[in-house]
Amino acid sequence: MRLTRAAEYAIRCMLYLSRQGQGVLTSRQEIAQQADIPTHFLAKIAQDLAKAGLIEIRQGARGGFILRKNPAAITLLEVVETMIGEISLNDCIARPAGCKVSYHCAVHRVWLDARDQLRNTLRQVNFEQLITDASCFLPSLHMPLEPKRLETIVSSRTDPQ
Amino acid sequence: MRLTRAAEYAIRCMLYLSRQGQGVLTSRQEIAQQADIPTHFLAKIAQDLAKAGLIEIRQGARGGFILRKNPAAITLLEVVETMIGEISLNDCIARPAGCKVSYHCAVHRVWLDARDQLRNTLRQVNFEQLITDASCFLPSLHMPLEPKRLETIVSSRTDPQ
DNA sequence: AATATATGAGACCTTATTAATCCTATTTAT
DNA sequence: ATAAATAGGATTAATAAGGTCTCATATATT
Repeated sequence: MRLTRAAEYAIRCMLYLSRQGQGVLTSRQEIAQQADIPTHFLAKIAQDLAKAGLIEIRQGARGGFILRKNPAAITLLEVVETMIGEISLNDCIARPAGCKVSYHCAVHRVWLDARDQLRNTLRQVNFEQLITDASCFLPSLHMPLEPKRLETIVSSRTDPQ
Repeated sequence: MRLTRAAEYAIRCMLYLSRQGQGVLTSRQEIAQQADIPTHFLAKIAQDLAKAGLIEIRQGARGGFILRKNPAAITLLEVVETMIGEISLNDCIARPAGCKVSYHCAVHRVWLDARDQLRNTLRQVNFEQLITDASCFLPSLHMPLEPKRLETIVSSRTDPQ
């Protein structure tokens, strides 16, 4: 798996829309500017997000994007996989046909497990949690926030290291 | 992070050498053939493995590669990161300088945690465990599971190629 | 010492993917 | 009707991956 720039932008876009709130219309220009995303690139990304049902796109004058779901109902995994497809850590998992021995390979199993673990982690994070303390925008641009700790967000998981 | 082909080949190579056993010399040709790795590509990969102290390379006639550590002491993480560098799931983590807001970004924290989790998972797997039941070679190609002794290898090297 | 064999190291090429941009069409508020 | 905004596909640019080639170097064998 590789988090592409498109995926990073998508996350930023969804974060911004989540801040605005479900159902609020925001112009592409504003999002692009505030979240530091190339405008044209954002247009393409938005199409994927719209296909996935995450946002609605309004054309025409006073057009823009609208968050269609409650931020709490949108997981990080959902947004990521909308952009890059189902996560898999290696080709052997993504295209088992290309691997002659995947069926009875111990390494294969490890990658499968690791992938599941990663997907579960990302699935446990939703955008309501993220906007509570996320500031993936320039400090000068984003609105004031209480500096809450993320530990509350990920506390259900075992702390690594 | 992206598991490149070079990393997959490196794992196969290390698996093969682990089967042979620590200290056993095996020719590059044999490994390449048995583990289905382009010979020249394997040469390049081996250099990285050697730099990391995982194998020793013998040049000259009857040259080849030798496993320098006990398979039980070699983790999957070690081999993977030798090939692709320290694992990180997105650029924001790998090159924080490029991300203007990484310090106080909740998403950033999630990626950090996910990365640590993944690295820990891969760190818990060693090559002794893997060879116990791994068969990442073609069933028809790979040899019996008992590791060869050095004498056996040297004396049976009369066959051409 | 000479020769054959095997790998070292890095340059080089080819292809694939990513990232971004451009242009024309379409939609919608006023 | 007009202006404002996005749609959607084509195109380009940059980067990285995967693999190959060549010459240099090391070593066993005779």
